[in-house]
Amino acid sequence: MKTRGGGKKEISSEAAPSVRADARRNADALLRAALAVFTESGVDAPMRTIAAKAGVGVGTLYRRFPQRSDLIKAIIRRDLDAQVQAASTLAAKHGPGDALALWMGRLVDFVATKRDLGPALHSGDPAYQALPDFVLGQLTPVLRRLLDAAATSGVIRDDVDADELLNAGLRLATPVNGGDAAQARRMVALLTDGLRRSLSVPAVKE
Amino acid sequence: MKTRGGGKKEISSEAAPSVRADARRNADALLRAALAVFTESGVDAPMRTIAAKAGVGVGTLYRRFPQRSDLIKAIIRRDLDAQVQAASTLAAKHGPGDALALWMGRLVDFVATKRDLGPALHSGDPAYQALPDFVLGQLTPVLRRLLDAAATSGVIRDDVDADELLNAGLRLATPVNGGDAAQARRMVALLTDGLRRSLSVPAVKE
DNA sequence: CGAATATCCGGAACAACATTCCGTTTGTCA
DNA sequence: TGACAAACGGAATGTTGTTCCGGATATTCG
Repeated sequence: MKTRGGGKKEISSEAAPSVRADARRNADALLRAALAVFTESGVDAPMRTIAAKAGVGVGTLYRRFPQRSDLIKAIIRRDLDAQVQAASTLAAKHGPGDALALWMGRLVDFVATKRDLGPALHSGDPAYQALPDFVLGQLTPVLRRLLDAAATSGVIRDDVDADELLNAGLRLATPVNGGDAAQARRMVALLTDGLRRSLSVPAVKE
Repeated sequence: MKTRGGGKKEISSEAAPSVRADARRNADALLRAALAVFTESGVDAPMRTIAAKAGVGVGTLYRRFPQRSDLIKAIIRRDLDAQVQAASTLAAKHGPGDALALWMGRLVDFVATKRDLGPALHSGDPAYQALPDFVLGQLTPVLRRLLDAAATSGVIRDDVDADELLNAGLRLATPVNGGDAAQARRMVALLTDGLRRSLSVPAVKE
């Protein structure tokens, strides 16, 4: 990272065309505060608290991040990018089947690590509406490629949709109350196992 | 159902030792109103709205159902019981493997049918804290029996925990925004497929 | 360097809810 | 019917989301 000033490291990496210095400074402070507050008190923490911790008025907070989800989006951007990148890396180092399985397993690290990210993704709460669109929009194409490759090579069944699998994976990757990531990992692995070309789905009618 | 009075059908089936008549009447009205409001506006609907629809003051609502989750618990009790009963029925009519698969599939009908039940179960919101405990408490033992039977008979792997599987199933059973129950069904089936005694988990390290 | 001005800031103000509390009303029982 | 416990209702209080605008301040330009 090559930033001009020497002080604390910034969170928002992007350069700015013509933003006032204080504005940028405040945006960074807000992101830092939000991360801290979210981690300690969950993503539903009061906006006032975040603004206060950043030493800023709520007006400033709302101007920069009109929706709570904008704050979350900014915070997870890095990790989301990493998850996207991982697809290429894994595809290069492993066979199609393993690459897919490993990428799915990695979802746990992406979701389970950030407190409340999982619940927020699936809450249906309008305040977080933009989150699923954002995350799924980034990850679906990537997963689709892995999935197609694996299906084409014949190691997994070919009747599974990328959207659906991603949704399922993200749900399972969300740790239970108590934060047991290991359990989440096992469940995602179980799901992935179901992908491997099997005999057939038990077609029994109730 | 054998209730004394003839009027509208009651929701709370239980008999009462010595509750004032108006109290019971109000409790029923509240449950009916809550069901209607939840269905139309989601489980986050204002308490005032429910009280109003029941023709009752908020005080009465809070006295009878101190927590929002108490209202939900009362509403889903019937369906939860049905899900519990289904275990015995299925176990009697099908082999261990199919009984398990079918019961898991039935979770979708239990969860996906009641608007917002799924999200509420996994939200982590303290207001719903009691819900997971209640639902899991009822269903876990039942699933454990099905799971043990299937594992013993050798049709599925034996290293899966009932708690974990139930959690996973409930998550997948929750329909995506748009209420596609069919998709939920497919994902649960996929998970169930992963249970069938397979070659082995892909033990590749990243 | 010293205005001029486009930006940005702060926090009071308003609105929507959850939840509590207590004076009043109403069943129930003798 | 009268007395009393049980239940009711809704005003009152506290919390949080969100908006709005007078005031502060970087930046730019002469």
